[in-house]
Amino acid sequence: MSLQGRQLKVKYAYYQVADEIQRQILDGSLKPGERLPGEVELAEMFGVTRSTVREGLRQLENDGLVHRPSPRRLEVSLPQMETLTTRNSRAMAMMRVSFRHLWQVALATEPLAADLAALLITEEEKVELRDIHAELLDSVTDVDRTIELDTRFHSFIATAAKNPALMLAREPVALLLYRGFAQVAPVSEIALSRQAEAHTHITDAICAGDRDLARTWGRRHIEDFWKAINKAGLADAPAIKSAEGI
Amino acid sequence: MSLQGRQLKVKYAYYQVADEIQRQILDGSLKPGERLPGEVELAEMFGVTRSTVREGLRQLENDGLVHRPSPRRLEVSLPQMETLTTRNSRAMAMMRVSFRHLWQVALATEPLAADLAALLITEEEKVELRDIHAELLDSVTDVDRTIELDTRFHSFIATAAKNPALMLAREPVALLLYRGFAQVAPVSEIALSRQAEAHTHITDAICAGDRDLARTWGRRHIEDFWKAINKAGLADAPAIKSAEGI
DNA sequence: TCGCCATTAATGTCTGACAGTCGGACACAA
DNA sequence: TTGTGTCCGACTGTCAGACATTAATGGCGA
Repeated sequence: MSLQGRQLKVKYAYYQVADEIQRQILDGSLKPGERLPGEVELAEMFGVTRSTVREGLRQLENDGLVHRPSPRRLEVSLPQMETLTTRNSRAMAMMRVSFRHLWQVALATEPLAADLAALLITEEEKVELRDIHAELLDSVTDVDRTIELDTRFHSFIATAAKNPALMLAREPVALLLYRGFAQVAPVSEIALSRQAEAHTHITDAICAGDRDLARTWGRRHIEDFWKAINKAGLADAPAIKSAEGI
Repeated sequence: MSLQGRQLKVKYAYYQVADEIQRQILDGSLKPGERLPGEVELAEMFGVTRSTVREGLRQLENDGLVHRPSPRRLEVSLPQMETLTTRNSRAMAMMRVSFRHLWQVALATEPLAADLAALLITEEEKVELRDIHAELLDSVTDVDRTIELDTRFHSFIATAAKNPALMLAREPVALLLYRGFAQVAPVSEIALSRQAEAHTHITDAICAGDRDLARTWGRRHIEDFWKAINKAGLADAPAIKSAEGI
């Protein structure tokens, strides 16, 4: 009995097409920005129908490996952070991730982001960070706006940290966590003022280039958030009930 | 100049089909495991052709929102961790993420995973963890096997931490980082023994439920890895040259 | 009741077609 | 030179219809 029964995966034609093109993109034969042939030509090249090619292309488009600036142009592209973030957030929402889960991760990533931002932020970014912070202070009346700006504030700090891996890891978590503020805010009025205070400290520390302080306040800020969540009794509640709107 | 030039998004039929089904999944009307009608029926429902439906379904399949156990069954499903991880890793590889980037994130996530694992690991998992560790100790001769097991070791710890958000955040990073061991190992012979030692400590700490110790060794382990990377002069090298094989 | 088999139905793929519109080119006017 | 009007060709998005293969299902026999 020497016959190896390797499970062979049945590969559909459209899948093979996608796979082959993807291979050439990933190994560098096709570079981002490069233009791809039309569907008819691709169909001829692979010896399949246009319908089949289309189904394959859909997958690549969906993966963000190719992209159509206009229906008439098909080019290789780098996956966009936003696309990835959205998908990941959505997946977490469907998995019924709890505030506890999100918080645990945020407690690891957010101080790191603040730390690195303090190290690497540019002068232009300092200005923009202060702008966002100022706008945030003005938005106390509107919860939705506060959430949007809060998310943006932290996201911007992560951008300033200039680490794509960190971005990818934290964005989906942050998106869901800060959104939870809507459920927390009504329960704890002090949350708002404490949050504003923390934001100020974080902003100052980052702009001053004080990594330790930035990290410390980043941590404190997230810890505060946890207290509010706990007070609201939401620790083990799914961060999002239905995943709609992501 | 008061004319508002809002960029209007043209929505193609296949996109609308995908969007509509996705909406129903995300808002909970369609639950994971539920079976969907066939393509013909869907085409009738939406008033489009089967080809159009197919292109839409491809997107949902790709997102992991629907899934075909066999070509004949189409059902709603939860996105699989592995699918998400692969996509994210691939994206990072294409972004030319450096070892420094990966390491910074890992330094935040891996100790956390060890910490939580120490808190939440089950008896069965303890056995499996020890198994993996033992197997890892035996694999010193084969670098590829070592990498595979090392990745699995850390991944398993994250599993034991029972936090999907953490999994999603760390897996893609870990996949690329530990793979880099192949480039590091030849340069630093002591790396192997130190690594084995750290693994032992981590395993023991987790099984003993000592969170602090688990975290400490988790951290030390990653810091060691950094030293090796640095020694090899790879700190700012892209973790993967071409993204092939992901 | 349980297991096997044939029928049915749905998928994967193909052929062919058509309208809309985008890209590019060219000429002309400001 | 720069922008506008016009035209042609090319390619996409969508449609209609068709066929072979194969998996699900129900009926049959044990």
